Amino acid sequence: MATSAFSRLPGFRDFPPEDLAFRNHIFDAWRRVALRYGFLEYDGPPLESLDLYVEKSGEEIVGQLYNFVDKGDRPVALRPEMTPSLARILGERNRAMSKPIRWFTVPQLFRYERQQRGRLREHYQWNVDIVGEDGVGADAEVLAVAIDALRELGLGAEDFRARVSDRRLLSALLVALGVAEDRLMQAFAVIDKIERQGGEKTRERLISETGVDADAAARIVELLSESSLEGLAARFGDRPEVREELARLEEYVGILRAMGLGDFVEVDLTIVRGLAYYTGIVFELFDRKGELRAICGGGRYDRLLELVGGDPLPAVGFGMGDVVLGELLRERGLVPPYARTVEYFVVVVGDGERHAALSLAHALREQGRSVAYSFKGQSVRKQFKAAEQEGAAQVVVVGPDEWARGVVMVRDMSTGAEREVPVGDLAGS
RNA sequence: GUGGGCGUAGCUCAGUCGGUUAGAGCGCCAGGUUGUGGCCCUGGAGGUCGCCGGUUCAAAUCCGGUCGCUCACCCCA
Repeated sequence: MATSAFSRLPGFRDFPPEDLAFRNHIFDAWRRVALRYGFLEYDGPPLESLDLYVEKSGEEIVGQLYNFVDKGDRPVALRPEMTPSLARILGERNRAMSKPIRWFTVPQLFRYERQQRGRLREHYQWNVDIVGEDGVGADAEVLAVAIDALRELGLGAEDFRARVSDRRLLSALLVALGVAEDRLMQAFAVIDKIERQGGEKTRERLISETGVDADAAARIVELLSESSLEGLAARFGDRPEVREELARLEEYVGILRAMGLGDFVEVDLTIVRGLAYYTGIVFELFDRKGELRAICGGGRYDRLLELVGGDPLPAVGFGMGDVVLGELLRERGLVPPYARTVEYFVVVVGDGERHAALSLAHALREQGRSVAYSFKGQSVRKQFKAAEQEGAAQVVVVGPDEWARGVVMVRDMSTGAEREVPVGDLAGS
């Protein structure tokens, strides 16, 4: 509406009760699934030292941070992601912890960027990580957690899919096709863009940015559409370094199939996940229609803890935001109906029964029941309307005649059935 | 940061070849004579037509700017 001096900041959200209920619906599913897999919940501060992010991503990241200098002259930033904090926390205490460490968290993250669909300046992101385990079983476990969370929220294989790849496999394939070792990062950057830029542009960029010839560039682009591990094995089976990487991804997919999650998983070599810290298997979850941004992304990052000054520990994890996921759930009609409810609404017939009614209401609350009533004397009709508004399951009518006989009238609002109940039965005395 | 689209009640919108006190539905409030809700009926509150400026006798309507929202790009979570 009208722009007031006190309007909400762009990219930030309010959560009135109905919206908060939906958010909690998502959070609850996340927590249930994480706990089901034996993960422990943790948290950290929303404000961190700016260096924590510059260290990992370079100076250019500062332009996208909510950062400032605090009153103690410390450069600080609202956390844009959780993984650096996790690395810091574990760096301080992992030696005393048994491995593997399985932790999850639901932090609110901030990023100073222009907002658009699925992307605000603030969001909540479920982070799930396994630290201290380099086996592919941990990679598979983490993806299974992500898939099961979406299933928990009512989404199925017809709604979303996980696209998986492995940077080590892609590296081996690219080297086999003529990309120099020191140009692999550039090649990743180009391949990461193939979906938006198309094969033609990708070929051109591979030639100009990674130094391969036109023939090799064409073969690389063609290779990227190969989605079957068997196909890759048939083509590169004679190369031991490729076979080794292929075997790991096969085991990974095999584990997920054994869990019954095979329908959700597709190998896709174009998934490389930005440029940051991933070192092995990477994955992203997308809606099947391809209308939305990635719902979730993650993978193995074996060097990160070392990078922020901790012990070298292998790690794998993912982040899943509430914004894109919320959009998908809304589109699929998977928003649970919202309705306010109280168990009892106490109707006071006349002022003479007001104190009696209050004592009864409070006795019910002492028993843990939710109870509401009108704060001022109103007609019974009016009070019933209020009870309706509150979503009361039962209305307790405290009237002079009944109260004199030690009973109250209880009406079941869904059936309309009424019965007299001794006050002692309700008050629990 | 760049470009396109859009800004009328709390919500969804109508109203613009410029012309009297800007409308509807839903929601909200009050009432339908303090012993009964959903339906219904009556009444009411609520809008500087995003904001600023310009053109005009006259602007929600035309023009410019600005802010906000939104989509795409960039980049990424």
